[in-house]
Amino acid sequence: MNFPRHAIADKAEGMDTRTLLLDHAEAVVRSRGFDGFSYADLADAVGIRKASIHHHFPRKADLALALIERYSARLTQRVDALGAQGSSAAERLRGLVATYRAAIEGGTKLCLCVALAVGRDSLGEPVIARLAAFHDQLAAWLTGCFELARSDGSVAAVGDPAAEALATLALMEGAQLIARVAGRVDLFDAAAAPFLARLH
Amino acid sequence: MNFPRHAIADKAEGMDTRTLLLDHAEAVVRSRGFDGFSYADLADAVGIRKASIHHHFPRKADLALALIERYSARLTQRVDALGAQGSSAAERLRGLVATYRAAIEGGTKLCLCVALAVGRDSLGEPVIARLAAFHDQLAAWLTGCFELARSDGSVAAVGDPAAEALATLALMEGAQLIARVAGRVDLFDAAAAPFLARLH
DNA sequence: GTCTATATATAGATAGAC
DNA sequence: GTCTATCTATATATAGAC
Repeated sequence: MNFPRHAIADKAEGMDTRTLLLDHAEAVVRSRGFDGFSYADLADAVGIRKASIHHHFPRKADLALALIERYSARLTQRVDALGAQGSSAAERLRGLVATYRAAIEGGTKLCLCVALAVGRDSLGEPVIARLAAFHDQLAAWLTGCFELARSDGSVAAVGDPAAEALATLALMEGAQLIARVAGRVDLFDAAAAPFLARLH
Repeated sequence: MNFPRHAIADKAEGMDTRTLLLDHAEAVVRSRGFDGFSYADLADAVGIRKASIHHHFPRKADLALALIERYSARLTQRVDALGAQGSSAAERLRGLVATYRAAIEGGTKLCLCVALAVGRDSLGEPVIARLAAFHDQLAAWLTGCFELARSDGSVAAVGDPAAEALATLALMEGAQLIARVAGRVDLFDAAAAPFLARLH
C-alpha cells in the first residue's frame, strides 16, 4: 500500500499524539463506555495506525489508567480553585454543580468517573482503586464544604457533613445519567434545582 | 465431539430457557455493562450453545429490549404496590429507597437502567426510547408521591413536585454508582440518609 | 429447541522494518 | 514514533442436521 505518512487522517501536525489519543479516548468513553470503542476506532479518529497506539499505551488498561489520572488531576485543580479566595460554601457548591453540568455537553456525555463506574468489573484492579480514590477525594472536598456551611450559614438545613457530601455527589452523578438517557440537559437542571434552592 | 445434551452445563431442567437467559444476562449487564458480555459467556452460564441463544434472541439488540421490557414491568408492578393501600408519601418513598438499595446486591451491581444508560450510544434506537420512557414513568410516579406529600405532610420541605421527583431519582441512581465504585453498600445508606431524614 | 459447523468481522496485541 | 504485516482470540450471526 505504502501510504505517505498521515495520509489517512485528520491528525493535527505539531500536536502531541499522546494528548490527542487521550482526548479522543475520553470523549468516546464518556459517550459509549470503556468497552464501547477499540484501538481501531481511536486510530481512525486520530489519524495513526492501530499499532502506533500501542507505543503510547501498550494495553488498553494503561489507557484507562492514564485517562482517570488526567481526569482526576483536572478536577482536583478545578475544585481547589473553587475553594480558594475565601468563597462561601454556597459559592463553592454552585461551582461544582456548574462543573458537572458542563460535563454533560448537551446531553451526549457523562463525566468520566460515571462512565467508567458501570464497566467496573471489566477494568483492572489499579483502575478500580484509582476510581475509588478519586471518589473519596471528591467526597472529602464536599465534606469540607458542608463543614464550612455550618459556620458560614450559606446553605440551608445542613445535616451530617459527610452524609451531605455523599448525597450531593450522588445527586450530581445521577442527574447526569438522567439527562444523558433523555439527551436533555434541562433534566439535569430540574434535578439540581431543589439542591440549588438551599444555597444562599 | 457429540456431547450428550446439556452435558456441559448447569442448566436446570424444567426451567424456561428464555427466562434463564434473561436472568443471567440481566445479572451480567448489571455488573459489567451491556458490552461486557458475549453470547459465549451467556451460553456457558446457562448451559446451552451459542447458536441456541439466537433462537430466543436473534440479535443482541433483541435481548437488550427484552431485558428492559421485563425490568420495566417488574419495577412498575413494585411501585404500583407501594402506591396502594392508602400509604403515606413518606412510606412510598421509603419503599422506593429500599428497592434501589436492594438492587445493589452487596455493592456488586447497579439497577439495569443505570447500567444500560452509560452505553446508550451503542444500543439501538428502540432500546434508547424504551429506557427514556421508563425514566419518564418513574419520574411521573415520584411526582405523584411529592404531590401527595404536600397534602399529607409526611415529607419535610417539599418544593416543586416534578423537580423533587427528578432529584430523588438522580439521588437513587447516583447513590448506587457511588456504592458500586467502592463495592460498599454503606455508602448508599450514607448518601440516602439526608433524604430519609426528611420523611416522617 | 438445540446442536455442529462455519462465516465474517473485529478485538487486543506483537514483530520487526523504516 | 510510526508503519506494514501478522497472530490469536473472540465477537455476532447463519445454515442446516437432528
